[in-house]
Amino acid sequence: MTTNAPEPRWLDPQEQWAWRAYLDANRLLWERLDRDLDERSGLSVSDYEIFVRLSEAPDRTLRMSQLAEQVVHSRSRLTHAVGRLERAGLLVREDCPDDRRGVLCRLTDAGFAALEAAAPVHVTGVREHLFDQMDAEDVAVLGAVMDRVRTRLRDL
Amino acid sequence: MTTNAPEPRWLDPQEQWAWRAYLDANRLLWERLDRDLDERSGLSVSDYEIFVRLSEAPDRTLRMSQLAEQVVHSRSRLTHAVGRLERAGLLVREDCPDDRRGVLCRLTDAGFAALEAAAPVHVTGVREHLFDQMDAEDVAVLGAVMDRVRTRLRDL
DNA sequence: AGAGCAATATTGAACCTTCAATCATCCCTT
DNA sequence: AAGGGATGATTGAAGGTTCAATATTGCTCT
Repeated sequence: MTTNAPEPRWLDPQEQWAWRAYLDANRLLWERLDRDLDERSGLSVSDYEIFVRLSEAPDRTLRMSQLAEQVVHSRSRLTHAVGRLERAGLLVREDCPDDRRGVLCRLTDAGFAALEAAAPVHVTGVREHLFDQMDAEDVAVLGAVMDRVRTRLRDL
Repeated sequence: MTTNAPEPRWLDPQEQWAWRAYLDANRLLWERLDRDLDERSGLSVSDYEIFVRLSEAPDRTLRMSQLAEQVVHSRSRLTHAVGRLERAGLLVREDCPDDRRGVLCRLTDAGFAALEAAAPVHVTGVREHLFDQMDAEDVAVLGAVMDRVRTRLRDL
């Protein structure tokens, strides 16, 4: 009888190095973007992403479930986040006409203004800290890899 | 007189696509790894990383500040996390002989056993969900980019 | 030596996320 | 049309993270 738990294929040194760089860069980048945006505009990056999706939707309105899907949040998390933003007057919730279970979420003018104020800060940060460190080829590779990972995990 | 706030260089469509893929893949990947590891070994990925660093250190011991640096956590966050793990008996804190301000953190045998149990689960997940989606060239590019981003943000 | 400043680590409160439970509505099947 | 399961959204509690304040010790300069 041999061991029951088969050894996994461990990461080779190159993979380990890449994985740690990825983890570290992630945390540092997110922390930096979040802090900067919050300081200069009072929004978190998570809030910002919610606003972006709403602002792109027809009538600046989306159902909670669609919004949750787009920003990759759990429903519960989105409910809490939207509750806070609604209290701040940046969006409103309305009954969904087609489906009585549904709730529509609409960006208010104040919310749109907040987004417009935040956008330059955020984009400048993303460019400076991430895209300025890459050439076009890097961007293509990163995008392709992440798109593959995302798609696969989504339909798992 | 012209506008005071200069327009930032916005992201072009390729960059925007890459950025969103990156954000989404990040969240999905982290969520998946965290949930799987927690279910099968009771550890979060954050805990796991702490254990990895301690296990690699001489005498399985590091100072809090060094550990915080290595896992890219704030000191406060690490204090709370280590407090929980100490209560669980997976590590212990000791006075630092050289520097009375310092605190040494040492992985216990129970902690090392927990790490050994968790490692195959974690590595399998990372491989399956991330590295199996990349070829060697992708790994090199991702590693190089993230290393650059990390280094730059660290000494900012 | 001692004053003043920097670094180490912790604390508690506020805040956010996660998780399981709940309620209402819709859809499918018979 | 009624039962039963799936879907949409929310709730509250538990747990984790962040932030500002604090205490302690070390370092430097005169």
